[in-house]
Amino acid sequence: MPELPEVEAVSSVARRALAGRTVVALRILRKRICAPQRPATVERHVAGRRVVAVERRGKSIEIQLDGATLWIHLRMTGNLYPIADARLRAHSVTACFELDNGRALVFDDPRGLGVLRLGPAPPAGIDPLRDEFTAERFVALAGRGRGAIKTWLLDQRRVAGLGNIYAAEALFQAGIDPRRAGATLSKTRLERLHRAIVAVLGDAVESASLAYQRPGGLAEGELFDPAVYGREGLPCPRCRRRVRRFSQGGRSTYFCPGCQR
DNA sequence: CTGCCCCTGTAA
DNA sequence: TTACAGGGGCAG
Repeated sequence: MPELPEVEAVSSVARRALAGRTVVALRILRKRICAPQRPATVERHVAGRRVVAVERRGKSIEIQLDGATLWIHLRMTGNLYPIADARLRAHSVTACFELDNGRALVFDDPRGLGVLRLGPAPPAGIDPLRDEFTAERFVALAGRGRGAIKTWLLDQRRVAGLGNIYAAEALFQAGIDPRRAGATLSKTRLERLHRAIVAVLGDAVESASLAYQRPGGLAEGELFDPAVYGREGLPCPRCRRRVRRFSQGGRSTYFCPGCQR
């Protein structure tokens, strides 16, 4: 489910639930999520500690405690939300933070691909929601890319936060063929892509934060109407040509062959 | 670069 | 039954 906008919203939810709280106990209900660290070790380091801060770093969420730090990655299907009673957690909950106010924050993850580990969140690239994401820096970085721009955008080490949906939407909005290498794109077109990334993510952050404030969180596919993502064979909203799909780096890329060159 | 893996759910 | 899923790490 989550790309940067959703992680930002989930991070806010976790921050509100954890602010000023002490974690009485952490229960890791699926061992793999902290591998290669041992569940008992992680639980012991967290238990009894006061929450100092919750921050998003790229697509990771870092929870700083008084004397320990842990980070969470939601991967495909992870979610964090508070519940009134730890005993009433859903079957798909992989970890549960029991709090000193009697409530709990759960890490719910049906596919179980998500991660929870001790230590600071791994280093991520420039955050496209922050001021540091300037057109100049983006042009300098992307202009060096030799591989396909879509794959390049998904690599979190340079620009951190774009995933499969918003990368496709930003490239559509900028009118750029996802197979092009960054190094072959003009400064003007890379600046256009920079603007598209900021616009696409900015819009999504707003709707994601609204959606996650409601009980039940986000409903599937309600965020926005993609122009190309998931629309193989359907007409492009701009030129009416059929949206095409192909595989890039093991995932689906959607694009309009008319608008994206 | 591609392909496979992690795991479960859902839809065709 | 197969294909696919908004992520990412790894091997070849």
